[in-house]
Amino acid sequence: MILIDQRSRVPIYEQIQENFEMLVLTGALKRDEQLPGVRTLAKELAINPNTIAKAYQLMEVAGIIYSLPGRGSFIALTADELRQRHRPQALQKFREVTFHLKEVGVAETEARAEVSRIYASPSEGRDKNDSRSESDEKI
Amino acid sequence: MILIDQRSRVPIYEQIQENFEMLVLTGALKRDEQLPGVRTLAKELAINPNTIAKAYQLMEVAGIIYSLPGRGSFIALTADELRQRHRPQALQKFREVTFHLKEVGVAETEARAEVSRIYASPSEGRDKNDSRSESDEKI
Amino acid sequence: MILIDQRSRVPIYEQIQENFEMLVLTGALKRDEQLPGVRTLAKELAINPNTIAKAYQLMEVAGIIYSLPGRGSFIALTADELRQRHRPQALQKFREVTFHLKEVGVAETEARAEVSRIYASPSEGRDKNDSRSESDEKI
Amino acid sequence: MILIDQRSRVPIYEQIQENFEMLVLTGALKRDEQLPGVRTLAKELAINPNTIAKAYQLMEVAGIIYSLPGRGSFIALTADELRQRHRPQALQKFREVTFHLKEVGVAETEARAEVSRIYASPSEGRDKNDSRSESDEKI
DNA sequence: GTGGTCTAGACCACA
DNA sequence: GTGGTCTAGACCACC
Repeated sequence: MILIDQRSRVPIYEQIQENFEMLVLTGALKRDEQLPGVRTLAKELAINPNTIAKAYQLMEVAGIIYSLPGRGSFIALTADELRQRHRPQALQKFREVTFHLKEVGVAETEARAEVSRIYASPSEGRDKNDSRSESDEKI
Repeated sequence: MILIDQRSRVPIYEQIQENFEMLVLTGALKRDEQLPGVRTLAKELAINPNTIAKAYQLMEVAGIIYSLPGRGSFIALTADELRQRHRPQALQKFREVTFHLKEVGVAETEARAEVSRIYASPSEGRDKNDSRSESDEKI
Repeated sequence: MILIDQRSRVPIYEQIQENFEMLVLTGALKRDEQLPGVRTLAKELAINPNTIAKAYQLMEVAGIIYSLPGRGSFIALTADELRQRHRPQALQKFREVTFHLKEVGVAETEARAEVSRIYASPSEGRDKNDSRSESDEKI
Repeated sequence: MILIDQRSRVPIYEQIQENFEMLVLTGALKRDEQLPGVRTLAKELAINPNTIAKAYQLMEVAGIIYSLPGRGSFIALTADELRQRHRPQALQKFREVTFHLKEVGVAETEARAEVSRIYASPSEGRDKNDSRSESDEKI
């Protein structure tokens, strides 16, 4: 269910958060559903329990989950709420990247074509966390 | 000329590289033009010369500048060449971010509107290095 | 294990890289095996940790190792992959040097005799499972 | 007559020496022939006279030229003498590179074929001083 | 514990 | 003057 790229440069605890967020966004996890325990998940992913704990803690302060001591951790919000929350940052990032696209000489028509193509395609596929792409690009 | 955000998460030497890339893209620096010396720039930015040197070496292996010990450092390519080089990565990044936008529930019309807005605005060197924005990912 | 010539003109961090490449070529280090920590090796070689770190970073951008902050550094490729990668440059260098040999008046028979002599001598620590050596696949 | 690659990593004064050695080896300059004056050559190559002077000084201590104060600098040896002098180092280098070739998995037959090919081709062409070949090879 | 970054100050070769 | 290398010591994020 949860995929961690050990070789990725993004911290494992962030990858875990992203994974759970994705599970919520895709409807695989709903509000008040329980997450696996820290030790369980740590064993399953062969990852240091401290790292899992840090991820859970991070998600809790981010308001994505809530923890009931002695009971476990649970999803704190619905897919829609999560979407609402991500929108401003997603838009901001989109603006930056679009600006860079322009800067780099990509025509507006080409940019719009890309947008159309992506919105037309079926929502599927996890990608990102591109560990060690030879060309260490930025933005 | 060059702006560094000491508090940013992105290393100073990468910020320096981004700054010089921007100067090339905007035409402020042309091929074979000389960069300020390591010590000069270090003093100007109030940054340790070692860090500047690291940035220069980084840019050299990236093929953006070439350094002649005893002579100085010089731009290695034209704005167009730099654009060509950045395009694939910029497009890839754009696709990822657009995908995320869709995922987060932003309508295609809204996305296209953003694109139009950005392409309509006058091209001027805006800087980034968004210190602590939630989306930390770079490569 | 690792030998550094402090008085050599070639930088220490390159010597370290050469040493590790040799260890991979001879089969002493295999893919995904862990390298000594920066501080450990620094103490062992009586060299500043910064220099070791620089060597490791160099090897990482060269694709020879990968580093996971907080976990350690690991060999990124097999002996065969490293051989494949070195072949073109080794051949190019060989051509240059042979050309110079001719230029300097060494007879072809003498050159061929040297080749025979070197290929006849024991190669020292070749590993087994190196399968087909002439393959032209992958990097 | 003399070609300097300003972008090369090998010092200019060494390039100058190599150039003059080549001129001797090819017979373009004979023993006791005069070299251009420091200032003349400096102007011709658009290079700092100090650098030319350093090159001449280097060649003098190497016994390749001799200087008569107030008269100029002159070739000190014949092509054959120069060849004799270069042979040991050329052979040594050849051995190293051949060893590396073997190490990297190139078959002996292939090495011999390269030797034959180079000895068969007409002696021509200056190469080397491979300024900024992306792959900064060693050995 | 690990690697990544930065500072401070030094020495070298090259032009 | 330039860039290249190294040392010493520090702080950080990550596991």
